Amino acid sequence: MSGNLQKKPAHSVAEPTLADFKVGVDNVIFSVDTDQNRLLVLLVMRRDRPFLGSWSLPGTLVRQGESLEDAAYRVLSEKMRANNLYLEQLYTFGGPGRDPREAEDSFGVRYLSVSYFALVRFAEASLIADGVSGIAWYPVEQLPTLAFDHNEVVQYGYYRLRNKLEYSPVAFEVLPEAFTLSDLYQLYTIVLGENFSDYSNFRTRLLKLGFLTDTGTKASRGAGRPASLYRFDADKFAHLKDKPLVFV
Amino acid sequence: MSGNLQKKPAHSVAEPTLADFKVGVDNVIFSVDTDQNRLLVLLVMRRDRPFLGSWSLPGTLVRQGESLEDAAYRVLSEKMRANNLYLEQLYTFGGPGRDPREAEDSFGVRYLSVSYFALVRFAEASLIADGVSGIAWYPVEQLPTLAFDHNEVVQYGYYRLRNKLEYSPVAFEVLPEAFTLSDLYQLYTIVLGENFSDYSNFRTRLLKLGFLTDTGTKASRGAGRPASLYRFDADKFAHLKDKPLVFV
DNA sequence: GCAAAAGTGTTCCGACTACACCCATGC
DNA sequence: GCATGGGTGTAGTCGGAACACTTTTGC
Repeated sequence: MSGNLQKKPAHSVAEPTLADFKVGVDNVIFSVDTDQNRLLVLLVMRRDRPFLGSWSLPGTLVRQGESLEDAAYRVLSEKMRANNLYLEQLYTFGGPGRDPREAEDSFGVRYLSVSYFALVRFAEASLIADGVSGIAWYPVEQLPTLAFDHNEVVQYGYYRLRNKLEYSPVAFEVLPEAFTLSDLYQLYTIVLGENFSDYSNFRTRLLKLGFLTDTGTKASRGAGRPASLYRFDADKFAHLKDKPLVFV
Repeated sequence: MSGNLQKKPAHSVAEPTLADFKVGVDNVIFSVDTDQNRLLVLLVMRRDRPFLGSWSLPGTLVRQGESLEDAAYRVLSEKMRANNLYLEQLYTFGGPGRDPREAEDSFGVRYLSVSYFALVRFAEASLIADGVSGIAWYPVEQLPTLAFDHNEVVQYGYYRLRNKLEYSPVAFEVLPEAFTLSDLYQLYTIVLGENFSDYSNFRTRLLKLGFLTDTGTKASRGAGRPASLYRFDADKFAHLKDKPLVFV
């Protein structure tokens, strides 16, 4: 940022005018419904103009003294109670004209959106309905038309989610402490599609990596042989940091 | 995190006040000096407060009607003439207090920085010195202390550059139309380090991928057998899009 | 017993590693 | 000739893909 020209007093002439911004944060919140084998995105019904009544990503405008990440967490906590979650910055959308308010409300204020990407555990994420506006999980493959450029944002978030799953241990942030290898496999299958890997090969590969430790206890779920419960061991994973890792 | 001082006429009561932002764009511009085997970052000397006289990333504040990407390209074109270049958004830094101007210049305006990452071809990038402020390429391993949080930004950009090289065909955006496999190998070696791969294996792997076509002409550079010149064929590469690709 | 789910083992094959070696040019 | 850099070939090994098979539970 070189120029520190301000535009109010405008004592210098012919200097291009800087834009003034409001900054919004929009969250793409994913969750995996293991009962129905669906990948879900959280949407809320807008209560304000513009796009009143449209579905949109949960978002907010950044307040004074608030960091971007704080704002992202605030949106999350206003919409749900979640225990296990993963959150990271996604992308910043800032072209002029992406928000209809820029036209109407006079002073040329621009609206910029910093999007965040989150993954929460479905079973532990209880939505907070405020009775006024709608809030709902939608299957990522069947989204309605969303407000602003939010369809685009979701697509990018989806892309990022798949990458994250393949190359980093995000899955364990969203699984319970102890989980079966089938749980893990199911999570991957829902996000990446049916054909990403054979179960038995997936299993062998993951165990060979060495950061899953058998807790000794078993989980019996209806018919079939009980499965061993595993735990993610962050210490044993540490030396794999930054190394090319493929979970596929 | 706690919103405090507000000064504009707050007409609604008990509503937390939104922050007003100026938005800056800062570019991490990399280039590879093949003569000296160094990876370089472009720095400029600041001419304004704050951090007057410090080295910093080339940046600017976003003007009215200008998109973020436009601003990023504008910064580039003000600092250099470049033919082949690659540019993409890096990350958005927006915590309160990251810019000293927030304290001084009165109205609680926040300064947010959207960073962009660029790779340009060294031989074709001629810097534009305006005679007033400094501008220079610095080896990425020997950077001075930079203004703002720019050292952090460079580190993240460096990380991204390495990933991009390994998993995407960025290299070809920055090589001339026709290049030898040694040129390509050297580019990778400088960025990723000496030990990333054996030359002959690198060569075999790249050719097997099938998107490099031999132009038929040779390049003779001093002693030694002349090298074949290759061209990147985007069409033949197309079907590899999104597929896991490793150039390492 | 049988179905269902977990877990093991085996074979095939392609890809990466680490070299050794051959080729074409300048001087 | 010989140094220099470009280019080819190969043997060993590792890991993934596919799939058959065994084990432990519920009913």
